[in-house]
Amino acid sequence: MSEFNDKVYEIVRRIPYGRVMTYGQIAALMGIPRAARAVGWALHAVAPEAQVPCQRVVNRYGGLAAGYGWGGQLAHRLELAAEAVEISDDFIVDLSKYQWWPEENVLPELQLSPYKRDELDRNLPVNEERLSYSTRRSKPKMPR
DNA sequence: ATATTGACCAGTT
DNA sequence: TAACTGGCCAATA
Repeated sequence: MSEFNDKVYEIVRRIPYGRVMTYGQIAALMGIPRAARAVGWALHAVAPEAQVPCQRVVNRYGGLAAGYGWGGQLAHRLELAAEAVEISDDFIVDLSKYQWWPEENVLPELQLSPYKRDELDRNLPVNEERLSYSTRRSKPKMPR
């Protein structure tokens, strides 16, 4: 049980019913903008009893996880569809419709000040500008 | 004790 | 457009 994983779970538990966040978005919130992959791994390793709504996390295109639990994309789709989220035939959800961003006032509450910031390179400042960038930017089409 | 591997991502070639 | 690169971190080997 690492501090990193626990923080990921804490954030994911905040995602409301029927909404989604991306791996990269969560990493950015934690102050480690490039740790999206590690976020994915944390969810991969989540214990079933941990009560973490993993189905509410998708990739930057809105795509569902191929390696989701034991059931893969199909399982992911079922769990998300159960929350009335629309999913296309190619396992994509519309981020412009369903992506969620926490209110700013929860950030201090979650103690989301940059994690291990001093160990990171300083060229990648973590600030509101960068965070909003990740939601504002239009995503490219999911590659085949 | 070290090396490799992913539910990823953005920038560069 | 597509392929490659480096970065993250915990779990495997």
